[in-house]
Amino acid sequence: MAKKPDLLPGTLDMLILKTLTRAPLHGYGIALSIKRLSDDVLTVEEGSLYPALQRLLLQGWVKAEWKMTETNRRARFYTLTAAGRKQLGVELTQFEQMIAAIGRVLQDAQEA
Amino acid sequence: MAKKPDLLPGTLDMLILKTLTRAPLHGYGIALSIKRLSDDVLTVEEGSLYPALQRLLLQGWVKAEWKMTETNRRARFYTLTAAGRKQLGVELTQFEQMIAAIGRVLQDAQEA
DNA sequence: CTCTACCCATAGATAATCTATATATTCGTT
DNA sequence: AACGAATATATAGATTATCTATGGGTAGAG
Repeated sequence: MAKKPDLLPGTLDMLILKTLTRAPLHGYGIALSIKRLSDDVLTVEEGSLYPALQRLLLQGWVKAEWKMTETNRRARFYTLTAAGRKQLGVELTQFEQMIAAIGRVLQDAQEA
Repeated sequence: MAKKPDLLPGTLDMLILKTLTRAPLHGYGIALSIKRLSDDVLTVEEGSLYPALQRLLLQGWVKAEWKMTETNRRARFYTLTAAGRKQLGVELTQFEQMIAAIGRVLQDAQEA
């Protein structure tokens, strides 16, 4: 009984960076956004989310700032940096390349 | 400097199972097949391949048999079992669902 | 005044992959 | 005969990403 994972390992950083191209957002909001846009297929657990955001901060791909939300709560808003935007491009390219490659393997294996 | 991975984590079992739908094959041959069909984008390292095959054996998704190759070398040939074929279906479905979900996130984040 | 939704964060476990190493055989070339 | 390249299997150990579980705290609704 294979338990299905909440996401495809290796794609979380890309999803976060991409989400931040819309607008600066706090962690909780990022998780909600990904969940909703994916129709509940992708769930970003808190234990994956916050370490990921730390990684992105350390790499300089996002920067953070404490602010108040519309609902009057304190939250840490993350903004994409120039380096982050560049990194997103790299990750998108690699991802698409991999998906295409996997597609070729899955297709060709059917024929023959 | 993000080093690009050799594969998308979580997809190796699926790729192996799918490769075996063509014909029984030995480990080395499976790795070569995936590498070639993917135009060298996907590389299955030995340290990933053999543990993966052990997993698949333990789960009963493949069975193994020692034989001689066309080039007169002893090798362990793996064959897909009925359970393995079923499992492949599950993994393909989940994978496609995830890819579609990721696609929705990547698309919607552009708009707005 | 209690419950739910909102919000952050970390420690520890689990799992998958990679790096490095070891062994062995066949075949072609020197 | 010696050597190297390609073929073939396998494991130990490190690394990394994710999940589970836990802890803290605030705002607003009922």
